[in-house]
Amino acid sequence: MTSASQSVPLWQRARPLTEAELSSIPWLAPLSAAECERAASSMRAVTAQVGDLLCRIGKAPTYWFGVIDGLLKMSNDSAQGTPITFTGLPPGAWFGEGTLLKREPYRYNIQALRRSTVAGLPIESFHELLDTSLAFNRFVLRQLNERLGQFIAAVEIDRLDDTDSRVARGLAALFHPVLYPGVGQLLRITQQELGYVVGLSRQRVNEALNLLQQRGLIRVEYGGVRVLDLDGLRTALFVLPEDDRPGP
DNA sequence: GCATTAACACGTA
DNA sequence: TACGTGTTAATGC
Repeated sequence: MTSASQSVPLWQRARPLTEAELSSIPWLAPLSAAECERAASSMRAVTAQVGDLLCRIGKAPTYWFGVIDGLLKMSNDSAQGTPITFTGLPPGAWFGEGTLLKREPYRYNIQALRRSTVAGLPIESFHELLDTSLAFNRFVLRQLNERLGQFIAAVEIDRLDDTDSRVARGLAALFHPVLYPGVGQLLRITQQELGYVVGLSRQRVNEALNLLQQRGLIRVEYGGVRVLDLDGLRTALFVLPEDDRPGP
């Protein structure tokens, strides 16, 4: 992984969001006009280059983050022990509310796997919405619930001893329509990046993707993956065919 | 055995 | 040109 080369801290160069960016944010629409206006004007956006850290372990909470475009990873590297990537964060992902709610330091590093546009809602605005907007509370609650389900699934993936199944489910997780509404049928991700997310080499990911394509679950495209059967991808299990078992 | 790294050819943006 | 993909060979646990 390349390292960030940052003369000025990323968020000091933040800019207001464009209209197009604002309209892509899923939790703005249910707010009242006044709430929406206030939130929109307090938000900031940055462009993160490959390797840039959006936030790091131990730093005081500043923003609730949202991926407008690109791909990030949440990990614990630079902490003690072997680096672990917990999840990839594709377009539409909003995260960090746990840290903001508790007003405790960030517990993960968030790093750009590719050039990305990331929005930030300041912690004061986040709490103001939480204190005043029922619609916002509904969004955050649903978000927390869906993510709990996803991390339970992550434990299951980890227990699977079949690599192809792990790739299938790790990929399916990135197509989660509630957590990552910015991802359509086509997820823009390279096989190298997917390798970082699922913890495998690019070559092994390539092999797994081609198997998944053969099974009609996905289509491998240049610089991305198109999902054809999301439910099949979620439940995929690959085992040895019967006639591969040793005879008596 | 299975996955990893390294290396290479080839195609695409 | 720089990047992404598909493949093979050598190496390690």
